[in-house]
Amino acid sequence: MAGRTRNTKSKRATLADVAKLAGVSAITVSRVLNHPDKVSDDLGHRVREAIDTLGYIPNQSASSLASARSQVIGVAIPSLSNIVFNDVLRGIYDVAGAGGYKVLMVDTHYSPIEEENMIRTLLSQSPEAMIVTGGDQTRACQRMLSSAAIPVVQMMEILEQPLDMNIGFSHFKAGLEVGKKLMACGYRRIGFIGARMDTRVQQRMAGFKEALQQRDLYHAELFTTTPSPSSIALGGELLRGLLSTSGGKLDAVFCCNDDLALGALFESQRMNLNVPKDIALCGFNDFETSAFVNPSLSSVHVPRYEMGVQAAQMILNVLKGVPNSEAQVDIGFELRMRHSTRMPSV
Amino acid sequence: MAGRTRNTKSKRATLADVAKLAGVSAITVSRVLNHPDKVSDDLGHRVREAIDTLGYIPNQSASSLASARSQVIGVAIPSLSNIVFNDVLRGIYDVAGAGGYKVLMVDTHYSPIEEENMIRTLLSQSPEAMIVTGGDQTRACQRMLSSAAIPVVQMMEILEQPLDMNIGFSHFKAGLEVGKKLMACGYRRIGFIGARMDTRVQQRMAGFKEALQQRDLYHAELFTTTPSPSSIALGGELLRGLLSTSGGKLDAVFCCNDDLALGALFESQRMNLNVPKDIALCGFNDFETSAFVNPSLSSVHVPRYEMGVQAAQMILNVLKGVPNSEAQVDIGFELRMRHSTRMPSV
DNA sequence: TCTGGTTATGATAGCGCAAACATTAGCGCC
DNA sequence: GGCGCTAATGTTTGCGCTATCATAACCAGA
Repeated sequence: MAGRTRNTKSKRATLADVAKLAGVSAITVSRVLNHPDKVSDDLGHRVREAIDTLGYIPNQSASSLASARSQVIGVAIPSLSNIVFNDVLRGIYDVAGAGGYKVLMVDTHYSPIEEENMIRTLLSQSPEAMIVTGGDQTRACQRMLSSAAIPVVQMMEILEQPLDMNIGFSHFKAGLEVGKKLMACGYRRIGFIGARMDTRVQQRMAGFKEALQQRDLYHAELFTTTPSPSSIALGGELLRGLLSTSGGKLDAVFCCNDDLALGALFESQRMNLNVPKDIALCGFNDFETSAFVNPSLSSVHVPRYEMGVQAAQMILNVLKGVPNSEAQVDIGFELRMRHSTRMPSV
Repeated sequence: MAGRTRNTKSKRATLADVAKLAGVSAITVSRVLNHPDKVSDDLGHRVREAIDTLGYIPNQSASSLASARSQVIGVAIPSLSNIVFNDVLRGIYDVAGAGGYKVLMVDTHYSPIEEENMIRTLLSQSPEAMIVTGGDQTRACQRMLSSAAIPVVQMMEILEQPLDMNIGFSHFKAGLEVGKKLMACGYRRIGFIGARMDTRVQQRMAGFKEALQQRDLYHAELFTTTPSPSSIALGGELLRGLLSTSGGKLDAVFCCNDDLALGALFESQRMNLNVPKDIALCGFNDFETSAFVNPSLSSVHVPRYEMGVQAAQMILNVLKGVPNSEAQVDIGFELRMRHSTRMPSV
């Protein structure tokens, strides 16, 4: 079969076929599928039998066209490699699926240009709602989303001017809190390593820098960033780089995510540096690994699955006509200090 | 906007609207979009301007209905939480996207019943091809897939009787090799911990057991399994359980995946057991973490991204009319022995 | 018996697009 | 100068379904 060049169209059964076999009109078959309560048990039975016999599967394109409802929710995320979005997606799929919606997901590869194209593609499927990541869409993209006149949720971060609905948390505040906490732990030569440097990472860094500056502990030479995508390997490299340029005078490092942090942790171990005595590490996102690795990794916990669930829930509410109490939801975050940092000296 | 109950349909622009504005017929607009080479530059320009002015986005439902081509590839995976499928998906998305296809993905939650329902849903979107996981679809599901008369790839494992095309590797052989290797390293009291126990994990275990039996080293009491989903936490628990029931007489453990293996590794460390001296560990899937953790984790490397890429490529080939040389591809695996096991005593 | 309502079913039209089949203009060529 | 060709554009039709309106059957109440 693999050598076959094109599928031989054996003419999928249609509503009309089912109707003929059951001896009813097409619309009755449609009703059996979409409004079963409006059909008598007798006919309903006959129709369902005919459906089984023919192996009838409705043509959703025709249905969408005729009813102007696609049962599709479009989702745009910046990356499929980043586990963070996996959890969010899972929440969206669980809720959307349970609500009878399909999810059409696209990966924008962190590029607003690509995002614009992919969202155009998504919109051509006439989704009934859209969930997109962050707020740095191109102007054209925002215009498309607005004129689509469907509910839109921007997720992952709190935005000043959401297009419509918004769920997330403040990455700036999170960075700020990490900074304050590390200083409270008594660290003074505090560094930062960041990768990818998308808007959310930039905000984390900005908040962190702000905290250090407030107590005059910001040292530009201790901040390293790269546009490369994050990985465990990269975390090790960046830490090594930072250690060498800072002349070893470094007592704590905030890593912009747990990939980098774990990489830094493993690299520290290979360099025989004791974490947290020689160097303290704090990550972001709180992967499952972070809680179990030795020493366990301090990190910022974010309710990702829950965020996906709520984003989808907000959408479903609007689609069902139930108003949401809030158009913007701050889902918060939680600093989880573990053994890769010492206890605050309070 | 969030309080709004339903979207006010501001009537999306249609082909006809664009045509009227550009002063051409509808089919010309259609051609500008789908066969630009068949339209004069002059008209092409005018039409594209009209499209921009109106912010026209084609209605894919109408297009699918009229052309009998949906540009959709359906994908069914058993779990979104399992990182393994993330990589495969990424490969599929990258290739399908580049080929101009959308991917409609569903999560079957490891349930053939749910899989059947979700595949029915997928088929109602008239996908031009399907990629599904493994071979344990229900009979009804297999019938649906066959009568859809579209290319189908079953992935993740090598099947005896594929529905159509197939890409994967032999989990049995992989388990067998792990068993042989551990014995070659000199281990004699060898255990197994497994979770979820889907068909692929069962095959890994069967192969592993086979290897041990061949040299009379299989001890049923050293094999622990649970239907619970894998996690790092669970890996620790299962190891603990195995150690207590085996009375500590255990020198190596094959974990059915790297989640469990990392959990077992971290738990060993917390119990002050030296890996690999007190206990050797081997995982499966080879996550990035496994190569960097200390001690680094022996594991079975599987080209997941590549598998997704090739699955999608096989599909695209058929859709383009290019025959695939093989309907079944064994993409193989590779044992990567690291420091969580000692070197073979050769 | 008739009225007015409800319930169950059917007939018709049209959603937006592209396939298939015209039509027209323009060209080279003998 | 007419033939046959190609390239560029248009007309018609129908994909499979559901919204809408019509119809038919039935029943309660006066």
